[in-house]
Amino acid sequence: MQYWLFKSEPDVFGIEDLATRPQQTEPWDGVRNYQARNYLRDDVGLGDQVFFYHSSCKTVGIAGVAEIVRASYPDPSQFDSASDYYDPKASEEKPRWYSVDVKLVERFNKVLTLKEIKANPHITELGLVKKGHRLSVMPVSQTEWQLLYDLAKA
DNA sequence: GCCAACGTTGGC
DNA sequence: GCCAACGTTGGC
Repeated sequence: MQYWLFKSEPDVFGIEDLATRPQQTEPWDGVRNYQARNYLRDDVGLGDQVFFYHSSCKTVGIAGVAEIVRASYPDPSQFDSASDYYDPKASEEKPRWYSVDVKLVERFNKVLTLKEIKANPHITELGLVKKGHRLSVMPVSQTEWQLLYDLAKA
């Protein structure tokens, strides 16, 4: 089992939206960065735990936890010419982008803010705290997962 | 295959 | 809305 952090803009899709979905489950689509794609396609597995991170909003930080309930499959939005995520270079035979499905596990009472995360001296490997890191899907070590989880619940 | 121009991300 | 830091594109 592995741990991840997924970023989303709550104005587009936030943890509140996940909470109101049927089965509290939603496809994680629209990832259009190759490194993030590789994680989704190759490494994100069924049952993996995910920090749901809110970016580009008033309270930036980790809003809760989700779980992978369906592993890697071709992101349907790449084939949909009406979608913002349409990719004319992708084909059914040769998909370029991948999705997974996530299910809500818990919403934190309070968002663990980026500021708090950065202020913690033990959080050093996480991509978030490294300068210029913009990946929307990133791995989290078990150690840092536990630390962040405890911080969020404190 | 280099690299300048351009586009995007995301915190502030 | 600004802008730094990246990623991608495309001409050569």
